Amino acid sequence: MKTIEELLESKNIRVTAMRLLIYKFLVEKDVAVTLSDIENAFEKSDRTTLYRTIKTFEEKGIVHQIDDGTGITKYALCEKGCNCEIENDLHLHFHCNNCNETVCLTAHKIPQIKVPDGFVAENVNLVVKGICDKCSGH
Amino acid sequence: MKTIEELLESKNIRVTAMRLLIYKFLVEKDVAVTLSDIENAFEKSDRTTLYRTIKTFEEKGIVHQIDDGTGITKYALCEKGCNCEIENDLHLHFHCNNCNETVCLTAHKIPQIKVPDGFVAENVNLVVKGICDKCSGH
DNA sequence: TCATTAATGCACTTCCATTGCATTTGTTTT
DNA sequence: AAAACAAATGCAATGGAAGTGCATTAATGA
Repeated sequence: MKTIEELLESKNIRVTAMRLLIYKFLVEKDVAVTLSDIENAFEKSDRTTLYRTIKTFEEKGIVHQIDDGTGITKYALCEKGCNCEIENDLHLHFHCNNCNETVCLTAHKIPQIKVPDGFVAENVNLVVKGICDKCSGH
Repeated sequence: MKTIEELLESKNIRVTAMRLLIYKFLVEKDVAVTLSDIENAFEKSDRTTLYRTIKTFEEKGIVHQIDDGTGITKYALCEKGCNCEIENDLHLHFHCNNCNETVCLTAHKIPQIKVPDGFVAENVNLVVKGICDKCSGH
């Protein structure tokens, strides 16, 4: 079990207090978060720092960006099965219309999508909307 | 073959000069367009009018909104097969990373997506990114 | 320790979506 | 046809989020 410090270092990310806090925050939340979510979690934080920290995490492949259709970019930690930095990010995301939270359904891979002749698919973004397990009550 | 006037009236949309122009513009473009695209097409237009016209079209079910991940909302005419006002909008969208255009692949229905127990799927948004037929050269 | 490089914080800009309100246009009623 | 009403339009302004420039601070390496 790696410490967070070791994890960051293994990805060539300098360890700073802010980065540790942000990483821990992402671990604790099991849902995708917006920049504002992080901002509100730390009163003393500066939006720019958060923004750039998340971008760094993204570039280094420990966070991926999610466009769930709400118009606000969300972010979530990449999990073991997530290879979004290497190939396409092939898991799907679920957005709850009730609690407004978005989760990664890492275990659910996106089926092969056929596109017409002449089209070359490089990447797929799939968001399912509906009611999540917590809100549906079972 | 209905005239545009008849079409609008059949959907309970008042016919105005601006609305006819916007509708014709959408027909001519075979790709999804942004508000700014429409704005630039008509020098004398006001952004608000376009915005509200598109919203009206959307409510009445002749236009649907597309979130292709570029961060800018796009719109396209609903076609015969498009039942987005009644049920889910089940066709997929293709965004070209080269020419930056987004098209509706109306003929390509989204396969059934399984979600974990407890989750209730109501709607699916699927955007494939890559190179479109025009840009791939065949 | 000093020099270098990266991270942070503040201020600011830009872009798009959206709303309020006054005006104009179109429709309906008498 | 005129008056009354409702909807469409245009202008101005707001709000939210993304992104950038620059000076300052902190961390690393020689």
